[in-house]
Amino acid sequence: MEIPKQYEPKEVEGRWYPEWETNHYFAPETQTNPDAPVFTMVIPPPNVTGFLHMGHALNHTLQDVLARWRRMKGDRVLWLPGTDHAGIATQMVVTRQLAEQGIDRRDLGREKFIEKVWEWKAVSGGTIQRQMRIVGDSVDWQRERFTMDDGLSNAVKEVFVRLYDEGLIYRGEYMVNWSPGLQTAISDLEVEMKAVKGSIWHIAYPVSGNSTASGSEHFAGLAEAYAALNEGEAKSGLLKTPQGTFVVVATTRPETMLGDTAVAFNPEDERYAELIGKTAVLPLVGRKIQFIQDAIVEKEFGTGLVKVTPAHDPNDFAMGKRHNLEFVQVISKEAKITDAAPEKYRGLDRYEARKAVVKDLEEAGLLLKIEDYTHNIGQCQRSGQVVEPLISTQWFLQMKPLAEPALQAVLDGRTKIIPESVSKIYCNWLENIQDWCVSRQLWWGHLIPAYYTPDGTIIVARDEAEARERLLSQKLDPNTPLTPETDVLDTWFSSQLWPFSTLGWPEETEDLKKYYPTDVLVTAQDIIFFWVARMMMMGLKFMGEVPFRTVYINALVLDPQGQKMSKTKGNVIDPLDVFDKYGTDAARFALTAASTTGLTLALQESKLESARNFANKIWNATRFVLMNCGDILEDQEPLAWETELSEPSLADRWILSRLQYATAEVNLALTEYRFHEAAATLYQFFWNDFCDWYIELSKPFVTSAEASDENKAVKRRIIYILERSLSLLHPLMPYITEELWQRLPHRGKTICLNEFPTAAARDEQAEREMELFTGLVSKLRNIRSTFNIAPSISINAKVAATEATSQAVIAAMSAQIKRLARIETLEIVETIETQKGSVRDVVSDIEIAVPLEGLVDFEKEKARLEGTLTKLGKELEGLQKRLSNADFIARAATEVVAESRGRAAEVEDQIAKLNAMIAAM
RNA sequence: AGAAGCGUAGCUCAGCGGCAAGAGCGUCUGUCUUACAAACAGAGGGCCGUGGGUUCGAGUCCCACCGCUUCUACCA
Repeated sequence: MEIPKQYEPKEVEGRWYPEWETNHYFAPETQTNPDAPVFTMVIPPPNVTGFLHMGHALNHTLQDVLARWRRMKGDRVLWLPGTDHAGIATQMVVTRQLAEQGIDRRDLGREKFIEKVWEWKAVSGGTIQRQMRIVGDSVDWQRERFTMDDGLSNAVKEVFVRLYDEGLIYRGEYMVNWSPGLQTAISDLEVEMKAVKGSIWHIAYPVSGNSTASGSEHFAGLAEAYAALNEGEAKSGLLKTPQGTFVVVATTRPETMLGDTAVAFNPEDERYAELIGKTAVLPLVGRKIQFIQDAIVEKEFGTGLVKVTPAHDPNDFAMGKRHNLEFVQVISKEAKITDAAPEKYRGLDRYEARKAVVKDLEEAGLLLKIEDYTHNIGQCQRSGQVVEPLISTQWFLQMKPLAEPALQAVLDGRTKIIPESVSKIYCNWLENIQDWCVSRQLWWGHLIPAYYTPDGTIIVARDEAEARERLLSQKLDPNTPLTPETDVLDTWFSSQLWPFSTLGWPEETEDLKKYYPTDVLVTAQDIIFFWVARMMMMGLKFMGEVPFRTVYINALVLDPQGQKMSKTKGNVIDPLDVFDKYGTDAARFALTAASTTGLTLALQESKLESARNFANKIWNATRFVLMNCGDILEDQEPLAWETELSEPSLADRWILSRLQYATAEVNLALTEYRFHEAAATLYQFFWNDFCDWYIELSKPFVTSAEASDENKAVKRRIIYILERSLSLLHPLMPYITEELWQRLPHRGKTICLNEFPTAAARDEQAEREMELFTGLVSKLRNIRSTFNIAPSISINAKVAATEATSQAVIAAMSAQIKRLARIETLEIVETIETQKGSVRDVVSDIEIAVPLEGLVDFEKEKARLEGTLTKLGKELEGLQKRLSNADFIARAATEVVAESRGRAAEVEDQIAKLNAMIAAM
């Protein structure tokens, strides 16, 4: 059998996924035992426009680890895949593509455009699915869903109508975040605040009656007067000059002054009390505006006087409502100045208008000061455009009544969020939740199921027929012409139903009964509010039960420098490049191993390399077995490990015990979502225990041509350990393990459905005894290395142990000690007498002497031993200090005290032996 | 401005109340020892951010401070 020395992932990876998929190994029905526990996960549906990024690679890998593990354990596993129609993102992609063909979306019309989107989806929408197959995601493709599927769209309608009927959905005119680029309202969550360097402009508004101001004259010297006024401690925005009295407001958006309808100050601000009842004249416009008092205004900020633009600022909007102000909309949905502003500004873009306004104010002598100012500006998450707060008629979902149960479910532990710290973020958000603007002025999405009568009455209904019924029940003419709503719903409105809409809700399907609630949701932290919290609310509302028992938040993948990946920084790593370069299994292993308790994960090249090396190690260990155990493999019989051919040796008992340990650790770690511990345990067990020690120890038996019972037994054991190891590794490294497992004698069709190891008791005695052996071999190797003894040179050694156990281990393992430490003659003696010219050392109770006459600088050797002695001395000092503390003896656990005593005795013994050795030199 | 998290070996991180503080990578020294040089064997490297406190005992728990990161809110 020809097996390459190096593992070539590309040779292997392409082979298995089609095999798994065509045989439906990932369908829950594969598990036919009716009593098998059910394990369900729904995939966070990626955007249909999307492609896998590093975060997905991590997210999918962890889910797949869980799915494969549970499936092998015998659970009925459903991991349900699907994609999200991603309203804005998809509409943007298709619009752009059409534009490239010279087609304007608007010319095409709504219906045709939507057709184009579906066409686009059919052709290029499958990228994610293809990539998921590369990663190895063991999802049930037969249950794949899309948020715009008929079934899911029905669920959306159903939910909308029910919420409306309950009074939780309302339509109204409010201030929303408007994206001028996308021409739609967006929710608060879709606005990203970014720090931007700007300015703050101080503008003087003449106070009526105290000046002859009409809005067009020029004032001189105001800036100097203002500067003089604010030189001292007592700052004020009330400027009294021979030309009249002025109030000075400070703003970051001077162009909005065109829509000002008041100037506000804090009711407790005595500086401005005299302004009550007066009005100001709005420069450039000439409108008389009133002074109002409102607690929202901070006395300390700026001048303590705020210009109020109720139609273009959320706070001003609130003040406008409170004080019954006029709402003058001077900025349009296109972010241009409207006809409500003086003629010269009309039609200007908001930033051009800003320049014009600033220039005109300056010319009027009313611009008193400009300061540099860095503040946060809301940007549209999708288009990147600066959001314009606008008053607009939209649909809203009232959140407080829904949020309360979702908050409770986490507080009382019905849903557990891991890591724990994230649940605080979740709770905090729900406690301060605001109503959600769910309508979008887009074409691609779920139409809001509402109709309007000619007089503007709103009828919310699942379809037109139902709308007419509802008209009738409201004693209205059922034949009234109805105009359907044209707004669609926020994408997240449908995704929030995902855990049950994908299972068939509102129909009471078998799947829904069987698989809801799901067990785990593995997701990223950036969609906790967008998605997780809302799913909690909807699951509780419509299913009466939490949508998932556990939410595991996977880390944010950073670049190797610990920086967030972003297109603008140019540090985005394509996971497929990584998978291609290091191999899928290695990349998956590295991601799992890096999934520690932290919320971020910097992807180190070195981690990937070491994972690739690990895959190679697995490959070569199997290669060794395949090359040497041909006679056993030819049988292709099920492994009969249960039938012993000979008494197991210390090494056999030890490796079995280590396997039990690793098995227990992996199962426990995965149960508790400690992915890195599962990976680390497997790495250490396979490499350090199995390869470095067990395979080495097996060589004399395995490579022997003689078909003795003992040799056969070792071969069977090594195959057994290897088979169990591959099974343990499979959830993390599916391809290489399937490939290699298929070459071993096995019982099933695929390792995917092979029985996952369960742990039996450890053999602690074997582990302790083995430690004596490995300790002794390591010491002998250390001596060789310290004195530069070439491997080709054989040396002799004497050992003497005081304990019976050690003596037995040495006797039983002497051949192996000689082989692994390259010892020619190993003399086992009762005591080692003073021997000049020998290098001496001690491990546990075993004394070692290696005669190296003439090869050794004994001054150096003395220093080496004294180094050890110093270390041991320090330890003993600590132990003695502890043991002489009466409080320690009295209060510490008895086993801790006993352990300290035992260790102290051992250290004392070793110190004595080392001292004797040094004395003898 | 609030909230959370993190500061442990050159780098990336484990360890979170008690064995002599670990791993991977990097470094140094040997070695192609019949699976693997993507390997093997050995070695060096740490006032566990700073200062207090709790405890018989503290990287490990509490408080303060310093530094970094993230989230939420936002002041015109």
